[in-house]
Amino acid sequence: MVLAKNKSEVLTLNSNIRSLELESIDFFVRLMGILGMPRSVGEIYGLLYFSETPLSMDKIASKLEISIGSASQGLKTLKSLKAVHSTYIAGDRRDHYTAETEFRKLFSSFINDEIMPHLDSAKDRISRMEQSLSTEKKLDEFHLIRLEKLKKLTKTGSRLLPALAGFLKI
Amino acid sequence: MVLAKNKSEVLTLNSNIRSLELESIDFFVRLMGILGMPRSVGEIYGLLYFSETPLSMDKIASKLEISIGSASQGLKTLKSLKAVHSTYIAGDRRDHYTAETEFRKLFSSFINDEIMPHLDSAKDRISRMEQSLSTEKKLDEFHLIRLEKLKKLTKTGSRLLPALAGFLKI
DNA sequence: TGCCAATTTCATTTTTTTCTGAAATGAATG
DNA sequence: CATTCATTTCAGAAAAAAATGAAATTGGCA
Repeated sequence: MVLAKNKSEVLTLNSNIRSLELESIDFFVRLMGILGMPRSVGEIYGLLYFSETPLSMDKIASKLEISIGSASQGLKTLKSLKAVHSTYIAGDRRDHYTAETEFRKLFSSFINDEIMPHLDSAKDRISRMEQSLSTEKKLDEFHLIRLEKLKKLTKTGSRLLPALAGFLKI
Repeated sequence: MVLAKNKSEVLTLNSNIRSLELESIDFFVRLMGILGMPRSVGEIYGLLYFSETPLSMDKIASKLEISIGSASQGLKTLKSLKAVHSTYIAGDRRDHYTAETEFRKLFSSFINDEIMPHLDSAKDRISRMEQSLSTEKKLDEFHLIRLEKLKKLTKTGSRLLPALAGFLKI
């Protein structure tokens, strides 16, 4: 059986999502939502988080009733964040996925992949502001102070965030 | 003059957004974007950040070429985050706005308004998971450990984030 | 109090994001 | 090396989020 073909099979598959899984999915959909991740990403992670056995992509898709396209995209995102790992299962061609449960790791790669690039480009933008400030002859205290604050903000961010990830014990 | 009525006036207004303002707007649109705020919110804050004089809502809307509806909504959001203050200007009925530039304050109210409510509801969700776990008789080590990790995650979050806001010197 | 400018609200439109489904690609097996 | 199953990709559909614009509301002032 690859995909459910009739109603009773669908029901069987759906009934595999029990209240614990539902709460877990809800939990991670919201958490990922805060971090700007699409619903499907939270759903997949939430499902895997309480799964004792690794799950194949098509099982994930059918349990969550999402398309395999979504499942593929969602897993791609989760892989890039190192939030899931694929496991080898003997005698099965398919990849099987488990959730990475060390949140410190997830947090760390989220910061590196999603936040740091923004902070880097913010620094370029600040350089251009300094440029504008000198060419537009607005070198008054007001503008200089505001610009200094921005520099301090980005510097604090790019120092604190990676440090935080190392410091966490979760 | 309330709103620009003809082409030359529009051009005059637009030319008030100079390269420094443009970079500032760009900067804050992206920063706010990371925090899940709509474009207009970042635009308004970015404009006010480098404005020496407080600006009225209609001036903000015309400079940014956004509707007054957007400006009103954006300012409402920024007010709720204490990211802008309204200033009284003698002989002018309109409210005039300035940017709060102590990022520690903004960060603090962002955590309190946008993150903490999620962490609170996460705790309820974890309670329900414990409920499910006992009624579904899945009280095995695997599920108990995962649940403990979630508890630790939310506890760490709800302790660390507010502490962080107090600790920051920006 | 009544007027009018300023602001808010909200139904509708526009834009952006996410999901779907099918075709293309890849990869293991006989 | 051909077949078949698994996965990725991507154009279009659907859903969600944000912006608009006009009507409703507010609040200061004569």
